[in-house]
Amino acid sequence: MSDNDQSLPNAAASMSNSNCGDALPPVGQHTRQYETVRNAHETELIEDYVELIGDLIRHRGEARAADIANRMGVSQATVSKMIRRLNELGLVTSKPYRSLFLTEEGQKMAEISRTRHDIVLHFLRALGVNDNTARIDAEGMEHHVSDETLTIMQRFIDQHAKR
Amino acid sequence: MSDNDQSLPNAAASMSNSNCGDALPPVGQHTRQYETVRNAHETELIEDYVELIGDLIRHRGEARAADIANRMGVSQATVSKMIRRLNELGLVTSKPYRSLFLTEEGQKMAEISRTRHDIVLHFLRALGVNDNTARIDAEGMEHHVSDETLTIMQRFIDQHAKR
DNA sequence: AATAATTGTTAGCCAAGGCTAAACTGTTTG
DNA sequence: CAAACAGTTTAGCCTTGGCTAACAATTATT
Ligand SMILES: [Mn+2]
Ligand SMILES: [Mn+2]
Ligand SMILES: [Mn+2]
Ligand SMILES: [Mn+2]
Repeated sequence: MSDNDQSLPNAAASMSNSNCGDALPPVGQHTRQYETVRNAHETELIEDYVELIGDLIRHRGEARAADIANRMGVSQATVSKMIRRLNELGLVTSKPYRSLFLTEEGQKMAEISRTRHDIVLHFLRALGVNDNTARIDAEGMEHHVSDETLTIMQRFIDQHAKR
Repeated sequence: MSDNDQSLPNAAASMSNSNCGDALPPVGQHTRQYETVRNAHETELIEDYVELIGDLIRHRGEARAADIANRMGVSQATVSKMIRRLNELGLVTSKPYRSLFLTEEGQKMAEISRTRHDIVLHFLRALGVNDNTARIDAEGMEHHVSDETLTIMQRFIDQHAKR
């Protein structure tokens, strides 16, 4: 079933420069790449919400829907709907018209996310990326960085902190 | 309108360690972070499709829907629908039941995406990340890396290539 | 050439994550 | 204390990106 690997006659050409690229990875590996990204996308937004809620509580004493909407650049209706979802997922508790609290599990996720986010951000800065750009890039990259890479980033930060 | 910055009475606590984190960025900047990520997510999948189609043509001589579905780990129906969209966007041309071709614009996008993907991949490897992990991380990270960061990554690669 | 297998398309379903408009609640203030 | 205002929720709409099942076209086998 379509492990179709016989290169066609017109597969040649393209010897112009050394630009043959990296050759396609084996199908199974390739599929796992895309799958991993799809999985990350399912949890991304949730992580950002939970992380933001944690940050608001930490820095401002409470997390209100309006502040979340404001920070995320999204309508309050969108936030309200999302909060219901976070509730169903057991990540936050909320009474109607009151501010939010993270559950145990929510706090755990918030901390993990924040730690990861910080490592990516500090890594980019250590690399020499401008702070504003680093913040923007980190916001997206954080969800696609494996533990292995994270460890290496941390090491890099440490090595560039001394002097 | 909710530039609400008066810290509440209970905002104190949390002097346990030096763990106060990085202080929230100004609202405008924070909003731009999330917006940038949302925008990236709109084009991500399209870029991956176009890039893959380009790679298939380059390495195998043609891009068939079945191969795309196979590589992406997704149903043929999903691919078929996506191809219609790519068509409407003017990125590919296709006759029913035949293999795909990239338009001028599609080729341009494919090349940009591939270049970016390669830089991120090579950067991760240069950093010391295991090849398999690097491939997985790169597949997601590539869509969230600014030109500025990309340039710095390229410099890093070059510096670590010589010896 | 007829049949079988593979490949591609279509229809219809679903969840996520946006939006606006309208209703409702809570708080501030005249 | 009654309005007015600010914050929250709900209802209903839309697009994206998955899926399965049924059907259609092409290609391969006998
Ligand atoms: Mn984050
Ligand atoms: Mn993020
Ligand atoms: Mn890619
Ligand atoms: Mn990708």
